[in-house]
Amino acid sequence: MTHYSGYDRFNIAVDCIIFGFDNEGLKLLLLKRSFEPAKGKWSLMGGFLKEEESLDDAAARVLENLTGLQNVYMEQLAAFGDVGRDPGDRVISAAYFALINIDDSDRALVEKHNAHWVLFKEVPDLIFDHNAMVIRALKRLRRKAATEPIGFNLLPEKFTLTQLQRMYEAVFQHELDKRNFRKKILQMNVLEKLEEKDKESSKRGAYLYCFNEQKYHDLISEGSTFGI
Amino acid sequence: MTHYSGYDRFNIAVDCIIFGFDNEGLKLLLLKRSFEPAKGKWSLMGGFLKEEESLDDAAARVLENLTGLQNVYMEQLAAFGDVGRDPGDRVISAAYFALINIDDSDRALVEKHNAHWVLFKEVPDLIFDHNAMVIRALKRLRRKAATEPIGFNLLPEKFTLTQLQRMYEAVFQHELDKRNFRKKILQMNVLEKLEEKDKESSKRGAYLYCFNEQKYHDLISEGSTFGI
DNA sequence: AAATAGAGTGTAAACATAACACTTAAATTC
DNA sequence: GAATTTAAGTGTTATGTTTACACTCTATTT
Repeated sequence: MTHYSGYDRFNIAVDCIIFGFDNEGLKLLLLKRSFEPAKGKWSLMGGFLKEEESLDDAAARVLENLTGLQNVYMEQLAAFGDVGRDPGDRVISAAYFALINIDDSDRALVEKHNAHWVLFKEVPDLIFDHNAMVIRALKRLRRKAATEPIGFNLLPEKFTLTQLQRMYEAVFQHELDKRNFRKKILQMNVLEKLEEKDKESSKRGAYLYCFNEQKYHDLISEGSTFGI
Repeated sequence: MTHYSGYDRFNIAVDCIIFGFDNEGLKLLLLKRSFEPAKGKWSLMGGFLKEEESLDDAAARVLENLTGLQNVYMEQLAAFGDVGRDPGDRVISAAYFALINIDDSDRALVEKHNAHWVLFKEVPDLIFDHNAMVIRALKRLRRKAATEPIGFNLLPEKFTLTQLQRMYEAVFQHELDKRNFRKKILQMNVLEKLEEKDKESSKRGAYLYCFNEQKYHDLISEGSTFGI
């Protein structure tokens, strides 16, 4: 028994803008739609909300279905509710964006869904209002990555300062000065310098670092803020 | 005929966080709920989405019902979708915030809805997750007001620099330096200084200004940004 | 032993932000 | 009509932040 009988009811979808990063740059996980309408067209991963789950839960479920990953950094972007946005039927979509480390995702599962990592700069025409969602997600990512330590979610647990810098350069789409970048990130004192070195990308080897949640909280509680 | 039969369908609400400003400070337009559940409790103004309207249209309709105002600055905050958020039934709510000039609102209409302007600092316990919406709305307002010229929507067309400063102080909840504030806002060259003076608040009188959209666009196109 | 390739490091100039106090104009009061 | 009141209006200096910039180091490969 409901208190709100007599009002229109709607299908609700969640769509996921899934960001990844590797040497080539910032990428999105997109798929070719396997059902009508718009079968065969490029699309974001999506799914319909179920009665017993929250929007956040639905987004996490949809993301896990595609990538096999749990406990991923996700954030709701906005709800998209234009009348004609989905020609299949009236659907309100809550768009979420996720930041993942590409290497963590389940390759087999991704392939099974006919999904592909596409360089952000090369994102094709997507169905419905998905391109608009993607553009807004990037804006949000840029703003948040500049003021909160969320970019680390795009990297492996351990990373070099050069990798970290490349990640931010890919997100902001402009180059950063190496010395200024290192000064800034190290002065905030949120990174832990490890004994280990990464030998992949240079002969000399570069020290590995990891983000330290505790140090970040200390920074905040002394009244400072994170900022790149 | 739908392509998406078999999926759960939901009631969708829009809830409006309506900001206003006057000499006393930043205020919210809240109402005492006139229907079950939670009848008599403080609440945001809300309404249910209709089949033939977009989310944005629904929010504008709900706001107009309460205030009589059209073409108001409104922005979607987020969709709130926790399972138990509304004990009346499962409802997904898209929260919108609006910035209006209190004096423009239709007093009779506001009273008819049993709505009241409440100082932000004195906002009572609200139903459901409405307090959470309000807190997020203020955060968003603060961030956006600091980087985009949206604060003017809280003021009358013509305003003095002191009024403008008071408005920003109310939004940010901290005092600003008069000389620095004036230097900054005038240097951006987005205000038009009028011949008229306001004689209400001082014996000497203070020049009135208005925000000039064209000047703002010029500022942006020369690569600068708005910022307080 | 020489060459290579990326890692790692400091300073100075330019710019932006923050702190600060008195004079002016008009109305009101005595 | 002189004195008082009230908010409006106005610049400069110190401090902090951001930007620009080039060479040495280390380990591997040739």
